[in-house]
Amino acid sequence: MAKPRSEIPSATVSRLALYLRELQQIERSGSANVRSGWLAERLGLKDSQVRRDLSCLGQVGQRGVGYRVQDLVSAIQNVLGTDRSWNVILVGVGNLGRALSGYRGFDQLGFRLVAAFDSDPNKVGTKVGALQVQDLDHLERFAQTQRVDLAILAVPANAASAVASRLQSSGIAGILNFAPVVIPSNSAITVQPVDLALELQRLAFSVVQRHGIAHLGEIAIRTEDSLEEVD
Amino acid sequence: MAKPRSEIPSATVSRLALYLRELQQIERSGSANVRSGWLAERLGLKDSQVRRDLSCLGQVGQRGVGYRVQDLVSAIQNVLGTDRSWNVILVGVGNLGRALSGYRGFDQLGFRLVAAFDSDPNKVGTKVGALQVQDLDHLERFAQTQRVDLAILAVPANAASAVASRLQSSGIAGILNFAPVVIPSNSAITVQPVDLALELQRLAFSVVQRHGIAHLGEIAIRTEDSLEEVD
DNA sequence: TAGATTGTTAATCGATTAACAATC
DNA sequence: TAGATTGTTAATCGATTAACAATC
Repeated sequence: MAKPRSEIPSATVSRLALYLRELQQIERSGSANVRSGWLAERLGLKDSQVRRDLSCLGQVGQRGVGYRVQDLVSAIQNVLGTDRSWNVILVGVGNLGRALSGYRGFDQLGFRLVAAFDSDPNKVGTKVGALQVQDLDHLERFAQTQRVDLAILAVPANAASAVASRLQSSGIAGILNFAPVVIPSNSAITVQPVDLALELQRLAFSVVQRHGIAHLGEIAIRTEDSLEEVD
Repeated sequence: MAKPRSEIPSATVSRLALYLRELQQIERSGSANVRSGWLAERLGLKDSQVRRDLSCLGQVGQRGVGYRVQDLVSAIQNVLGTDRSWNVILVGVGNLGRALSGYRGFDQLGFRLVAAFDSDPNKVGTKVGALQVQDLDHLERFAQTQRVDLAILAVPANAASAVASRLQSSGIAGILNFAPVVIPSNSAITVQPVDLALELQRLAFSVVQRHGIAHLGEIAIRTEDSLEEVD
């Protein structure tokens, strides 16, 4: 029953969130049980990996039978912290910020957007979803009067560091950082970086790696020192 | 001179993109050289890791001196495939799609948005940046007449799989998938998933792990089976 | 040459996998 | 009991790190 939460490997944590997503879908489809092999197939993993990951939740399956979907869902939610609700603020109401605020799925995971801030006077006062954008200057005051757990940082790169340190001193526990800038994590504040350009680069790399470059039409061709050595 | 491109570990690939970002900043600031220790400090890594990563580019540094910034930039761009240009289409022009289309930084990495598609008649014909949104039905025709390398998939979850298989048969090499659904990668098509809800969950988890739950104000308290076992 | 920093080795650490005993 | 599937072990694989020889 003692959940060894602090021992869960980070690779497992990421997959637990994927399992959760899949399990909730299964739940809606009416099945009460799953087998590790079935989850594995759906997610492109090995069944032994699924079992190993799920064993981090404790003894949650039944040998010879499988796992009860509901049990898994609540166990994973408990471990990930999504059985609680999190108050989240949005800082930076540009294209990306606006998109994130409307992102379905945050809400059902327990993340509640409680305020949105921007420093642009043209944006202050406008609506983002049900919220009115506040001036960034009001950030600290807001954080004093309301509990704020997390911040989504979606400001331009050049503003990110300054805003991040303000967030830090206002007592927020974590930042989801979309700015292409390294915000240092420390014991007071946890930072989870998301770099969209980097994801596109990763994709481009794996395409080059698999298909070679020649595949890509009239793109600058340098087959002589790139394609041939691939074995 | 032979670049062992296919041997680069995936963890290194991700960091190479980070180095590139940092190096381009350094380049703008006028420095011609960097040391591994300096890059390491900026990115929160160990210097030995930086050197090991960069050694995947070949012999690119000078002992006793450091690395020439320009050399690194072009070597990394070459390896990542961003010294070429990539034709990218956007499928799904919702909030997220619109935000991504305006994302500064894609362009300077060589990713050119050449078309945008949506199945919603209300969106078809509207502008997204300089592009006019096309009907999703025109996808295949477009792919036949123009070279398309990559697709950004930003449609709702329930539409994602169907659109993905159309993309696949239209000969596109890679998909950056923002839909919370698993799209299988195979040798014909590479898929890079980006799950924004998952990133927020990861953040929540590491906050719980570091601070414990009690830190979070009046949130449902279950210290008895969660906080105490943390050593 | 003396000082500095890379490139690389060997050791450590962590994550994945196959296999199978435990048990429903 | 027979069949099935978990939970867990041990082996493998990959990534990180410290240390240092090579060399600018």
